Amino acid sequence: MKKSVHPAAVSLLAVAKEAGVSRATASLVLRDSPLVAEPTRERVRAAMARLGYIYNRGAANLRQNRTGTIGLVLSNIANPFFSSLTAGVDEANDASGAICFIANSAESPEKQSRQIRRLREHNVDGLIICPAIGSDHTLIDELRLLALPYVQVLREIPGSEGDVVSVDYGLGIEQAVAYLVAMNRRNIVFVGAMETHSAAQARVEGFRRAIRHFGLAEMPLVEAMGGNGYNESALDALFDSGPRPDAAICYNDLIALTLFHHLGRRALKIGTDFAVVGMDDLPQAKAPTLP
Amino acid sequence: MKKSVHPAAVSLLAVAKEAGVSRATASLVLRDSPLVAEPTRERVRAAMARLGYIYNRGAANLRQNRTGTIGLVLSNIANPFFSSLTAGVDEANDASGAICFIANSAESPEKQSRQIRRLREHNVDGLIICPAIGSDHTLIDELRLLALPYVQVLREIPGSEGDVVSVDYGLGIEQAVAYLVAMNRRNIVFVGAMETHSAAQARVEGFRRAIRHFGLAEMPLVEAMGGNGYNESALDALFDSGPRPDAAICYNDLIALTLFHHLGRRALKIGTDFAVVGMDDLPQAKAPTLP
DNA sequence: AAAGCGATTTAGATCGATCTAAAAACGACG
DNA sequence: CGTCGTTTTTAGATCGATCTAAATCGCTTT
Repeated sequence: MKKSVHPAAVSLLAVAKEAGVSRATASLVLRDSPLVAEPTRERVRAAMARLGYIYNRGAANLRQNRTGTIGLVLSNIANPFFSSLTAGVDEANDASGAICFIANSAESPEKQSRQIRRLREHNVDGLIICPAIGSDHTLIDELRLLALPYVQVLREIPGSEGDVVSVDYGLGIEQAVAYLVAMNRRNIVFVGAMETHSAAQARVEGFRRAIRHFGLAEMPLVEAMGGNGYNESALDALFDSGPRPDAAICYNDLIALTLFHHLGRRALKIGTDFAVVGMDDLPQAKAPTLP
Repeated sequence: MKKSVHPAAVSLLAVAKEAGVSRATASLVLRDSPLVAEPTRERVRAAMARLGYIYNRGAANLRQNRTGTIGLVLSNIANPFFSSLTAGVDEANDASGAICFIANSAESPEKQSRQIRRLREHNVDGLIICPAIGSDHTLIDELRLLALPYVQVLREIPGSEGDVVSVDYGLGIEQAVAYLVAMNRRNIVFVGAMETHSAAQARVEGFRRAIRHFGLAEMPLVEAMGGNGYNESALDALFDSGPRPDAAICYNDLIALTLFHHLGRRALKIGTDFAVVGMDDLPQAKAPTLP
């Protein structure tokens, strides 16, 4: 008589016995191989149902040397922009049968490296990564050393050669400037500038290009501060001296939302006194607009 | 001469050979067992470094029958509220060495069930789940059948007995009403009502309790519509007939943001003409408030 | 009846770790 | 020097699937 805490998980061997076939045949049925005869297939299927068999992917993975798992390494899970990204990845996975590990680097290259190693130990088939601010080529070296296939999203380590899925931020900003110019705005200020990663650089560069192209007033950039904020006193200074800004292009929608706050205090009516353009198209950003 | 696509991954056996010990000893070193003599431990460590050994958790998991992985099943990844939740879980995991699979049920019980089975096949140690709208006791039955330990978050299947981590939504709403009453608001309307899941019911019940308790005007609830919206014409009807509402409590912050839109159209000044209370404390919700 | 051939089925090795139970090494001691 | 008690090391089984190479079955063909 054997003691058993758990009801001794049903393995493929148990199924095979129950169906009166070998482990190998049962395995073939699992994988819908055309090699098995129809009656046999049904017998095995019935046995699986009877015993409540649960496929053990872990065991299969060990043998097959792939896992059907992907690591999703994000620089800041809390940013709602990434929520949509994650939802999209999940949808694709649901169709293909893969599944994601999620990991937050929280903009720390050290944590990022720790997470990557952990994912590697779990034998993920590959990585989708938005590199943390401050990541450099050592990230790429590490990925190569670990033999991890990867795709970068949104940001890009310079000279990394691998695949990148991103947004043409520069072009987007240029189009925004063009639109504002068409609305007769001339004194456009950029709010929330950074140079910390490729996606931020691309925006600033696009802005500078557009300003020059349209021959607009060159106003100082208002730098980003902390998570979703910007240097308010710098913006105040712009309002109180020199040519008054009449429009803003914001680094992203969160910055834009914060800017509303500021404009409210100055009693500027958004859309008429002052135009605001954000970036990301968050659903929430629609709320404060006027009809 | 053997052909090898990959450099034939270094296994523990290779490390053991390199260090001149047995597989068992090398394994003990991996797990920092006190059984190994210091010089041996160092020899093995050196061998690991020299060969670039990578721990294969998959193999270990098979033997140990646990994986150090958790399934995080969310009802709607796109809701920014869950971003914070995910970030918190990730932080705890980073400390404990665990890691999360992420899965989105997208408020579909069928997709939810599919995801749960997938997670089970990957041998997750347990589940953190926010049940999709429409989930009932069959969800609990399925989890039990699969022998999956679970914690429910934010929502709760009635009669589920398991652990739940949630928010006292009813109390929160009651406190909001009390606050509004203290600000001399009397005609408070609830915007975005639903009865589809426990967290929604709790809010509505809390609201009703508070209204009765303070003897306030009983105004019809404004129902939720679709993702983050509410029935606008119902709200319009309230404004145009009977006692005029002077405050709103919103189902959540996203509804509140949407409500600003509406109030702007009616040229109501928020905070003076009309008070708005949201729920969730999203950072973005701070943006449109006035100082 | 033996041979041949395609269709099925299977025994046994294998993936890379952990676990158990036992062996080996080492000192101390009588 | 043999015995005993630690301390350290190890051989071999094991987890549950997949893969390879070979065996077996059913029929037809000669």
